[in-house]
Amino acid sequence: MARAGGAGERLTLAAAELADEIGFDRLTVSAVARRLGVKDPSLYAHIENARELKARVALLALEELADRAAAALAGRAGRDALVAFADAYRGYAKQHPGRYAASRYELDPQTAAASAGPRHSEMTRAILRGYDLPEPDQTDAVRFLGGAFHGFVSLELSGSFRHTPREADASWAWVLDTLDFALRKHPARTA
Amino acid sequence: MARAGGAGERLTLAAAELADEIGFDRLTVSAVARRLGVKDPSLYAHIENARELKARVALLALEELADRAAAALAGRAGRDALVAFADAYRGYAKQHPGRYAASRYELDPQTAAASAGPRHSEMTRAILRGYDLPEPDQTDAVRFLGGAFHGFVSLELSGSFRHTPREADASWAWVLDTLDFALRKHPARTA
DNA sequence: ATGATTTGCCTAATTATATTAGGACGGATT
DNA sequence: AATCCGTCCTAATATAATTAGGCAAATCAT
Repeated sequence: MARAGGAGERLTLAAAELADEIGFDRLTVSAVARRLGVKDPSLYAHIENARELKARVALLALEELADRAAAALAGRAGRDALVAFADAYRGYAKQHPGRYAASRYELDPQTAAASAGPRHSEMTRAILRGYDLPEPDQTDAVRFLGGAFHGFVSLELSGSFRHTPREADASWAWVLDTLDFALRKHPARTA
Repeated sequence: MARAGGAGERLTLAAAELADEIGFDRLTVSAVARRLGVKDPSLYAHIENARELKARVALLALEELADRAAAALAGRAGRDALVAFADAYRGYAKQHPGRYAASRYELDPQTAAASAGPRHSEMTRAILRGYDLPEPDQTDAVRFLGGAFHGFVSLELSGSFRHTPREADASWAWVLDTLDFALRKHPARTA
């Protein structure tokens, strides 16, 4: 449905920008129409419904995020790869909070499978190659890393860290250091 | 505003149950009114607006979660405490997905400060007593654990793990084991 | 060129939700 | 009995989602 370069793309872009400005949860068809200077119903020539609008932003975010992560990973391995990947992730979330939130929007299975979502776990697996983990530990580690990155970024974005003086950057470095250590030294369990 | 045992409580309960059933993001004043068998405007005698309705559910969730976590922590220390706490957290999320989502709802600073939110970080700090971490590592570790727990649960709930056969329970156990190891063996950096 | 098609919009209208204003009603209080 | 208070209601407005049906400029095919 989304033809590259077409009006559908402009629509998605406008929605993504809007999401970054007002928050993904407040993204509405009306608001996007307003921003584009057209009437609400006009958008239905390009999207099925509000859900698709959100899904489009989600897909865009997943791709952009995957692209950045891939670039960060290029030529790196081990700890370097881990840090670069994680930083790309966190950097994107801070720069595009609305899009980042969108990337967690629940897509229907088919759409999700065709999205850049799988690339994310593949890249995480690629990072783990530098840590020599046997299956199923590797799968557990993929989930661990994905959860740790997302959880930290999510808490930081929601302001959970503002109550304590400690710099989020410093904690982030500590976390990455700890993750690297854990993956490097933790004995495989293969349970 | 919320008087214990009053109608306000029933309202909050109804909203929480509804959130668990249809998802926190779909919680509306209308839906709650419908469930209570009253007209929409009637609810405004009890709440300020839709935002307060959500905030009420968030506060309830934070309290219930803190209570469970506290119970899980009672009499435990070290690894046992870590696992019990984490399981309480994950168990609540699976049992009450709507409430759990509500617990991440952004409250205004004052409300957040008066909520059970602080208890959560205090309890996490309590767990870390068993790991002998100096500040500011302890603060970093609190953020690490909070993020890791939330991130994993969040990904699991959103179905991110369904694509891979590996049991979520097994990965969870691996994660907790790894966290315990990292906190126990990781040299303090105090950076 | 030119009629057919496509594309992108629009107006009108419906439904659901959020919210305000103002009033009715029963029980509790003085 | 006069007054409050808590709870609910009807009426009304604004915003958002969405459908139906129509208009015009751009594009294509012949």
